[in-house]
Amino acid sequence: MQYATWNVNSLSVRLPQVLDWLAANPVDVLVLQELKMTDDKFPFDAFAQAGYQAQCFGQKTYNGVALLSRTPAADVVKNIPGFDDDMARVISGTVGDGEQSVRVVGAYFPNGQEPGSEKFEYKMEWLKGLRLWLKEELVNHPRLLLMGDFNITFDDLDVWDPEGLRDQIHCTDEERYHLNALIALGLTDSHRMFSQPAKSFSWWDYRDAGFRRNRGLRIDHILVSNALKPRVTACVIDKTPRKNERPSDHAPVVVTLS
DNA sequence: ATGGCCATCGCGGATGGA
Repeated sequence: MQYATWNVNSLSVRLPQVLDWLAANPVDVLVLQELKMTDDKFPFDAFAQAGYQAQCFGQKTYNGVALLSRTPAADVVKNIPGFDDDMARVISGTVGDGEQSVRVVGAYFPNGQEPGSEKFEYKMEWLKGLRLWLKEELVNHPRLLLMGDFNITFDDLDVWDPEGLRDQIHCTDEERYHLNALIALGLTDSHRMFSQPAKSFSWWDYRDAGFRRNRGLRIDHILVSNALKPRVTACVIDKTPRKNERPSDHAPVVVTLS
């Protein structure tokens, strides 16, 4: 079973690329972020023809997330219960049956803009809200994947220029505190369970030939719960779509479970 | 190098992203 996450930076623009990618990578589940469209515009038919059921949680202009799966997702929940939020950032659902079922949480974490800003404070509150809810969610669903655009790097290995970007957004101690607090709930960064290419990133700035020069960050993650950890056999960042014309600035990440 | 790019809304240029 394969589960993937991809920030597509506008599904309207990227739909052909998502369909191409699914044809080449027939994963079982794909969560999408930054749809930037309302639910009435969501391309349910195109995904159905590709063999995917879709649950979406859209928003005009900003944010928006979706959960695609080959089999229907059950008990779908939108956003973080207990955390009041007017932005569409989280969609969760249970995919599969019995012992093979997995609770999938697809999330688009706030950007935060700049340390000290109002948006940064919102990011901190959101991270706390996510953690409080996820603690309970893990009790109810021991087999859980938290995947998406976290907008946080774990450490220097995830940063193309650790010195130049020290204490900058995505790299601050405060953000990493919250990321490690999620890990402390009983989650593992599936990427680091395996040897990875040097300077593995999942996002590259559109400006200044960021991708060609591999000036990027690893901010898209798939965290696996303790119950699922023994079943993880691979975690790969697929840079192929970033080489397309008009690419998303993010690459998909794929985890394989036995 | 003061910034470079991309998407949205909407028709100019501000805002957000990361």
